[in-house]
Amino acid sequence: MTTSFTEENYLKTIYHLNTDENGTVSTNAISESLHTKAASVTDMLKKLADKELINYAKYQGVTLTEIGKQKAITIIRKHRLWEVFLVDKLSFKWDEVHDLAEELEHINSEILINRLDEFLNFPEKDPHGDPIPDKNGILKSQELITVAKMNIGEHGKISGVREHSKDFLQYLEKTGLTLGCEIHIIDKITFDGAVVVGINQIEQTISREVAKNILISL
Amino acid sequence: MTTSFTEENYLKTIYHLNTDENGTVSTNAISESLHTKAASVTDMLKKLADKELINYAKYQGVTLTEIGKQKAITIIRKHRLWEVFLVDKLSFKWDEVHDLAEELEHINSEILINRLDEFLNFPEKDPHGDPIPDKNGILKSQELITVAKMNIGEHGKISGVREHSKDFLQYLEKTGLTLGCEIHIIDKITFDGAVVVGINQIEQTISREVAKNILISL
DNA sequence: TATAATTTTTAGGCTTGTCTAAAAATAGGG
DNA sequence: CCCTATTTTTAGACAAGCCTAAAAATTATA
Ligand SMILES: [Mn+2]
Ligand SMILES: [Mn+2]
Ligand SMILES: [Mn+2]
Ligand SMILES: [Mn+2]
Repeated sequence: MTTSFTEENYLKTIYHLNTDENGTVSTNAISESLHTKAASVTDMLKKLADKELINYAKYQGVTLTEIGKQKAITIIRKHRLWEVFLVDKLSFKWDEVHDLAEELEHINSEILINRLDEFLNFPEKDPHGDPIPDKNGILKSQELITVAKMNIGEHGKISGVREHSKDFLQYLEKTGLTLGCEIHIIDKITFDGAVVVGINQIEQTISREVAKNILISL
Repeated sequence: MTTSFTEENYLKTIYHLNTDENGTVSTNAISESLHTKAASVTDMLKKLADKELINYAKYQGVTLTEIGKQKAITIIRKHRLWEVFLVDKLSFKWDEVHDLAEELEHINSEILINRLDEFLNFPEKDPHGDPIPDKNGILKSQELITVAKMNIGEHGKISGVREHSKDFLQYLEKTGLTLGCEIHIIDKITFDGAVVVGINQIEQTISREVAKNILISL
């Protein structure tokens, strides 16, 4: 069965909301995420349930079926591979690729995406540190924690971000908090949750909001 | 003003029909080409006329306005560059790329397409020998004639095709009538229009239908 | 546990792009 | 120049996705 552009965006959104919050996904959460109204979401949920891509019971929230999950993972695979292409081959910056990948992810061809994967040398992570599912839909995710959760004195490597907005990525770029950098916690301000970090021999203070959106591997 | 996926396909079709047949384009020609019904075409023509992308007078056929023409050329540029990418970088065959390019051509980003152009080293032709418009929409087309129009004894180089179907391209591939080959006319059968050609020291007979769809530069 | 607030669904409508059937315009042959 | 065949347009419908307003269900609160 074919899925439309729009249906694919719903599946992907449900997948992300589900793994982030882990449980069933609410109508409102989807509508916020996709910038549509709750009533529109209900309409679509009925359609996706008919196609057996989600498990849906009125008022109870939704989860993806196995098929729906695989579809979502395929879209994510395409999204992330296109991002790698744009950055590695066309020299886009990591903050410039999201919207383009958002369109490219709907190009429908298994051969194309597998060839692209090969052309890019089977990358394991996208430009934001997110893992790329392989052609069988298998996704090996690494245990990462946020800077906000680290303790004074701990060391780690910046390995991902929880927020993909241009604003945020550009801020990280400007302050040198880029993927792969070694970071250590110098101090944590109890008053406002700000964190003083050491990076490239420089001391820097980042807000709690920022600290919550940088992911670290220890 | 933005144009939808569908509107773009109409513009491109009108452009091709117009330059092929040179004059105004009829409702039926468009409907055949796009596999839609004439009534649907009329609806769309009204919309495109409102947007000033075509000149349309009831029952009189249509032509593109300058803006419409530029839009069409941009889509063709994208189509052909993506085809080059698929063949040169992802090792697709020339008969496998058309449908994918048909989707990719609607990805909407000037920067992306200019970066792609650069990445591909500013190719002048696509895998089917068709010229690629430059970033200013300028298209240098070469004078080409069909094999059917050549005379006995004439020589030339295969430089393009007038038919892009998988079937036709695979036939050419199989019989060695590929882009760049030198060809000469050995005989022409008056009965059915078949042409006996010499190619790579081999003598071969091709039907009139095939001869009409191979383009030659003298 | 009753009431209030919030979330979700239903009802009814709109736009885009498609269709079929029927009407209108144009083009061709005698 | 008229009648017929063909082309094109109009009329009316439908599916997909979206919306607003109102109703129903759920959850929170006193
Ligand atoms: Mn998307
Ligand atoms: Mn990413
Ligand atoms: Mn297309
Ligand atoms: Mn081509």
